[in-house]
Amino acid sequence: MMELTRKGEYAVRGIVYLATRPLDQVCLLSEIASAVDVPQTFLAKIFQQFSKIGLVRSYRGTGGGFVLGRLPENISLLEVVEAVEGPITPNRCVIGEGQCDRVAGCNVHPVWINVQQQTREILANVSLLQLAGK
Amino acid sequence: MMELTRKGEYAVRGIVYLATRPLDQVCLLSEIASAVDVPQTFLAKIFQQFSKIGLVRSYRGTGGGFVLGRLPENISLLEVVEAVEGPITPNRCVIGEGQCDRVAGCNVHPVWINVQQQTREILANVSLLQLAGK
DNA sequence: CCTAAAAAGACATAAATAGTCTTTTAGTTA
DNA sequence: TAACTAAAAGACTATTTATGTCTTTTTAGG
Repeated sequence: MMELTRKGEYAVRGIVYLATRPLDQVCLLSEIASAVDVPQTFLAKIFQQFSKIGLVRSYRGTGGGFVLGRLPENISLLEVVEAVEGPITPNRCVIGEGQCDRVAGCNVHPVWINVQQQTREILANVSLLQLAGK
Repeated sequence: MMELTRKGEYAVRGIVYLATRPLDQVCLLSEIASAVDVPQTFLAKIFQQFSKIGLVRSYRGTGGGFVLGRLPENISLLEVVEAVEGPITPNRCVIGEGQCDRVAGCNVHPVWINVQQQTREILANVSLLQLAGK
């Protein structure tokens, strides 16, 4: 339970690596993939997701590659994780009413809300800058 | 991510229901299953796991069924969840060294440890008594 | 010995995970 | 402009996990 998938793990590794590189320098996917030991084709999918929401910026063709979309101090671990894993929802019924038919008298519900909030807060307070150790 | 499986959901619902019942009274699995709307055969597996670690006590044959293994105030949500979902490990490498070859210079690691501890603490501080609303 | 009820284990199906492969699009350079 | 480079996009596959079901066995009571 509560386990990050490989996809999430790869995502973090990949973008943290990118954050360790010079920010003005376009970085090849192949370089990232081999540096963090992730299948390149798989990492490609992950970076496409990053790109769509602006976490990274991509350039095609010769001299192409990836750079961070924002300064590493302005990208949180929460954003990275949720970008590929979806929202952090410890229990289905946290998503919203209607999913959980027992919301009314459900004493478990607020506990999961609590877990969700604590977790999000922890992840939101960690930036790529910190993770990159710079 | 961080989502409880159906098994975990059913487990909580089932044992919370049991906690709402008179403690000295043996409760049929069929009653629990229909009360919390879970397939009986599936719930059977879950309660077998509970039984093995003493969360519930089972009686076979006529007049058989289940009772809580301890007082509801002494059973935490954490125990219930971990009984069926396994230990709460947000990231594989939290499990132990050797799993994560990047432990040495890994700045992500302590963050997951933090998430794990916070989550466990929250769940550990909720008892079946509270959840049963008694 | 017949019935009740949980235990145990084999089996089945569906969904999610973890990829791969191929083709297309965009940009660079000779 | 042709050739090359690199990401984007989408189809496809394999493996694992989740979510059960079914059958047989064990234990207990009447």
